[in-house]
Amino acid sequence: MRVSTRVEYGMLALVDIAMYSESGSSVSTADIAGRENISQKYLEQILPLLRQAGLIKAQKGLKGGYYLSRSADKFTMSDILNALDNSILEEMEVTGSVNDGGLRDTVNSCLWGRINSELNRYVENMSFADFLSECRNNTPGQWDLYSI
Amino acid sequence: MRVSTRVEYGMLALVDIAMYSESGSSVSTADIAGRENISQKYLEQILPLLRQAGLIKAQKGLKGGYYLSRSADKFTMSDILNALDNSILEEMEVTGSVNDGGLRDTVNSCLWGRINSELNRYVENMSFADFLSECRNNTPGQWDLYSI
DNA sequence: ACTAAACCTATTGACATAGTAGGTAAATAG
DNA sequence: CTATTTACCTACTATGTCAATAGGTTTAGT
Repeated sequence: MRVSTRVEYGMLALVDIAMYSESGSSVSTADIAGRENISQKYLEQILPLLRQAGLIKAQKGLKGGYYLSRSADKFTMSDILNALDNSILEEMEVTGSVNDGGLRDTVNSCLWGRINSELNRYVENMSFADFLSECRNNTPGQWDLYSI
Repeated sequence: MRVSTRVEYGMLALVDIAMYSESGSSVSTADIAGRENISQKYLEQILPLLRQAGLIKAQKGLKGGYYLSRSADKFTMSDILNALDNSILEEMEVTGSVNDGGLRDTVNSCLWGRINSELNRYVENMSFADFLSECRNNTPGQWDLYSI
């Protein structure tokens, strides 16, 4: 399954922010770009998507940066993905003859509709905090310094 | 979730072939294009993908067309999707620093790897026959004429 | 021989992606 | 007050994929 770098980097940056922002502090795009080896300029286009969705907040100026706008158990993976790509979780738009009750509608709802439902159920039921825990469990040792 | 028309039409055409090819007969691209309201020329590019994957066979010349190369319970939805789009079921390719054990690898495997695994499990465990049955169950009445 | 079918290749317009680049606004340190 | 550092905004570009359209070739049946 192909995922755009915009979504990949956005998710990665959010995890980075969660890990490296102590209480009260923030994380700059330069920090993230350096740690995760991403173009800083590109990140500067991606992070506003998460801010506009209300998931992170920004602090301008010296010592500024980004931090989570609320605790990680207060939003879901679905929230994040929707912020980064408004089509990734959307139901397939029906091309051509819409809802004529023909084969096309049947196939689309039975296959793509079903897959889409399962995917949505999965990401809606997983909070960002759940995800961070799972990451931590899968790579023990790496996360020991951080409280998440 | 966005799905290309190539995959959508290919799947639809295969269902059409399964429904409308009686034993021994075949279904032409003109038939499918007319019934499903798809460009015939475009279909002519898509169906060879299914043929090359061994799912259908083609008969050239007058009264020619396509038919299933084996019964619908002998191949899976995964086979079909792979034939139509070799990246749709593939694991995300890691961009940039590969497998460095950093955050990127962890996030990718915990989220995209997981989603990809679930998707693959779903389509590998569903035979084409299973899918046809499900379509039939979801739209009773429409399929009564056909033996599938 | 004629016709109808699959098959093959090239071309095109539209769109999204993955950045790069340059400048603006705001906040802080000195 | 000024300089610096940060987020923010907009424009541009190169690349690739999609979704066809088009035209010609091969094969097989009548």
